[in-house]
Amino acid sequence: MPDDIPAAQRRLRARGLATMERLVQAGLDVFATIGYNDARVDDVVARSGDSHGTFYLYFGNKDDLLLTLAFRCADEMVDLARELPVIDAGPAGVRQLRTWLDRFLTIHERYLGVIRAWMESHVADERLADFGRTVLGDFAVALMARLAEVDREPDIPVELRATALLALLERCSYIVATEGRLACPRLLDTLAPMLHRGFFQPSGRPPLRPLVARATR
Amino acid sequence: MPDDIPAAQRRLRARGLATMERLVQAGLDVFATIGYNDARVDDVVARSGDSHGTFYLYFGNKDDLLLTLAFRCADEMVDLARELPVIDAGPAGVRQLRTWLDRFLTIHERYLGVIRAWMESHVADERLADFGRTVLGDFAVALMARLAEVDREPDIPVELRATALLALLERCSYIVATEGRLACPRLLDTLAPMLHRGFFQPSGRPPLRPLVARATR
Amino acid sequence: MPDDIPAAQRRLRARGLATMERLVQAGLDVFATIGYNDARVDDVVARSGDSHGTFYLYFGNKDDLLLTLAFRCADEMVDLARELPVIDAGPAGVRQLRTWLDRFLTIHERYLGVIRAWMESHVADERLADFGRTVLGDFAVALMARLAEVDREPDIPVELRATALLALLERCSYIVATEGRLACPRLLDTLAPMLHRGFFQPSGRPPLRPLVARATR
Amino acid sequence: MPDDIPAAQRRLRARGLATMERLVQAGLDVFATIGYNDARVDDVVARSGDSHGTFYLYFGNKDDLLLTLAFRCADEMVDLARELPVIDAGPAGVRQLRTWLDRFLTIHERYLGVIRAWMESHVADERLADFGRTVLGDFAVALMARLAEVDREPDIPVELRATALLALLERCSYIVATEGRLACPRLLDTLAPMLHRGFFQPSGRPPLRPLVARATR
DNA sequence: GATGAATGAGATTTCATTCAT
DNA sequence: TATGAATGAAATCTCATTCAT
Repeated sequence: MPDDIPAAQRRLRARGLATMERLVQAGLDVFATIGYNDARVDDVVARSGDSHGTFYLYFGNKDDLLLTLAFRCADEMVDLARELPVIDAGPAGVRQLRTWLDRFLTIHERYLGVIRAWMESHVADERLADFGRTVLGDFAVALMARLAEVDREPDIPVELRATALLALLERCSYIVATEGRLACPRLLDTLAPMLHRGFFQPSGRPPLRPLVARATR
Repeated sequence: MPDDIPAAQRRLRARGLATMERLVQAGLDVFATIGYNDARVDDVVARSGDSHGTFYLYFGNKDDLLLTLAFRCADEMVDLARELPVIDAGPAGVRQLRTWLDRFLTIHERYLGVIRAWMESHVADERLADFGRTVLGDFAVALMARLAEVDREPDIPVELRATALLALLERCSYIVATEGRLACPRLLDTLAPMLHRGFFQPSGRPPLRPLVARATR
Repeated sequence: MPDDIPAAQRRLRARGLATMERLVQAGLDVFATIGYNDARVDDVVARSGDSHGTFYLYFGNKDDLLLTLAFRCADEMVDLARELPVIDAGPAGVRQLRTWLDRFLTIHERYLGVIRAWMESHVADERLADFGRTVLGDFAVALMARLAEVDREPDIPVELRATALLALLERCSYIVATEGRLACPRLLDTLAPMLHRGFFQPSGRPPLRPLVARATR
Repeated sequence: MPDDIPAAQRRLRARGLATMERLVQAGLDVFATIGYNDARVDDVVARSGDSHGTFYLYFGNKDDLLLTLAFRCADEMVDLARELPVIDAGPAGVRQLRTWLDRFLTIHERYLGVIRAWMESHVADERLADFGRTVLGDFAVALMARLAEVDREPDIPVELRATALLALLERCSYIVATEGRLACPRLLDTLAPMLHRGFFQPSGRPPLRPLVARATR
């Protein structure tokens, strides 16, 4: 019976779609609130207002829901990465950066539980692990593309600069998650100019060999 | 004397201390290997070679063990932070930094499971959450003390520079955890000079606004 | 709808109600047979023919089952107390009393395990303790109402007479429990007249053989 | 090795006797406080200040301690029963009765946990059950001996009167246990005269105070 | 005699998953 | 489609009892 396929492979009518969407949103909320590991299928269906059995009509198991959420997250993150514009070196660039960062933090917050779950290296599902790497990789590539356009600190490999930037972004979202949504605008006001200076402005000084420079003194 | 106080409140003799130590080490290993969430008390005692009941003689439950490990970790981390030397601006500084980073990564790796658990923990235990904040805070303070000694990029607040540095350190330890211990020396070779340049060398160019100020002189 | 509310708070359908009833009866049987303390949840489900997990679908734990049973017992006891009729001073009264005593002993026997548990319970559950007091109190009040209608031994306060009667009733049910159900009719035959004489006949008249006395008239 | 005999069969020196006595008292306290079933060997040794292992030097197990306590209780109860004096029909009898009741309640309270444990019919140890019956029987016999001396209500068999008296005594000790020691003197003041009238005064004469009232008529 | 430590059988409890309607 | 009910494997935790010093 084709109805036995639990996931969204089945053709869903309007009602089914709505139910699935409810479950997806509930999963997002619950995972973000109490974490993937502590979340019970019960918590999810309690949140969505559906019955226990219904869950298994749409998802094979808890992992399957996580995977579904992860795919959605990935889509949004990859889109976001691609949409990172060429950052202007002037004040306009700061604004561009701020807007983009805001979107990043928003998405990150929404998918918090999912992202955490896939960062936890001991994910049962190998597909998920692969997949986390892919997303991060794509993201890093997109960042690098932008950073490569700037000749700042050319002696520091662009991968490392991208890694540093990514680390900072993650830490910021961690801060937002910890300190609450309200901290966000304030954070962005500080962060956008700083990142702009640190990563997207060409440095005005001779690139390398400062030691040599001193030696010539 | 009551045997039923689970934690180390009891006065322990040599044998008891040894057993507790065995359990602690086993906990460290198991948490690092399969993660706190997936770890069972059974895994810990299997590793330590003790019986199931013995575990509960020393720890009230898995959380209690985590807390004990976390305190130890905190002690080492705080010590480490305090021992971060004044970093020389020249090549000696790179070596200093490399040595210190190596220790950082070593400790981080040992306590990997613990740190993860407390980063991810959705405040299952409030003591743990408080405590993670404290350790991170102390660490950041120690980093700031060193960074403040350098006038590099003085227009970027020292807290943010410290945060960035911390974010990078964490990401590095994440990389080490993912790629395996072997990646470590190579990573340090790349990382130490980079961090030295990026954080502990005075920049050779006039800082941002002061530039204008000097120009008007 | 949340499945994880253990008690009967959930709306139960016919099937669920039947299961719960099965567990309740099993609990009654098991507690009466082997006692609350020695009873295991396993014994209860074994008796009811349900699976272990099912128990926890309806009751949070053994205490919770006890409480449920206690409430039922209380209902029946309070009803019974209210239905204690005005006891006739003549032979009809002996029959009335006998009938009522029979019911009392029947209920008492059915809820034997529960009553014992709540009499002995060292206030493991405060609700249960409160509640035992309430039931006993209600019962005593009802007894007093009947005893007050008789002027026998008016210098002995009615509360004390009620207490004495209650004490006797309890001891009788203890005897029934110990000696087995078969002892019951014999006991009632002895008890009913005695209690009638001791508690429900006005004093001040020649103690014995009123029938003979009348016959000589 | 004769040391393996756990109970007090061994010859104990002064130190051993003191330890055993400490354990016995601790057992009495703990059983009375939290009940035999809930009491752990740990609770007992914690109370006595001895170590866990020491307990098993003196008692084979928890049941063995209970049995020891039960024997002591029995001794005191049997003595007490024997010492119930011939109760005077006049006011002196009320005082006699009060004194004796006081002792009864005191002993009952001290051995509360023990008595409860042996009343709970589901005692693992059959010796204990037998034994409870014996004590109660002896007690009832002693009561009957006294009651038989009085011709009050001779149509009510003396066994039943003894049973009723016993039931009342037990209930009183239950009340003392529930309401606390302070209720005791007040209870005795009410109880002694009442029991005296109800059980130890020959009937056939007008009740206590009304006698005067009628005489003045 | 005394004690701290160790053990493991057994009880409790949870929860993902399946079933029947 | 939806749902309430049932299941049982697996985990947690307790504690009487034994052991070794």
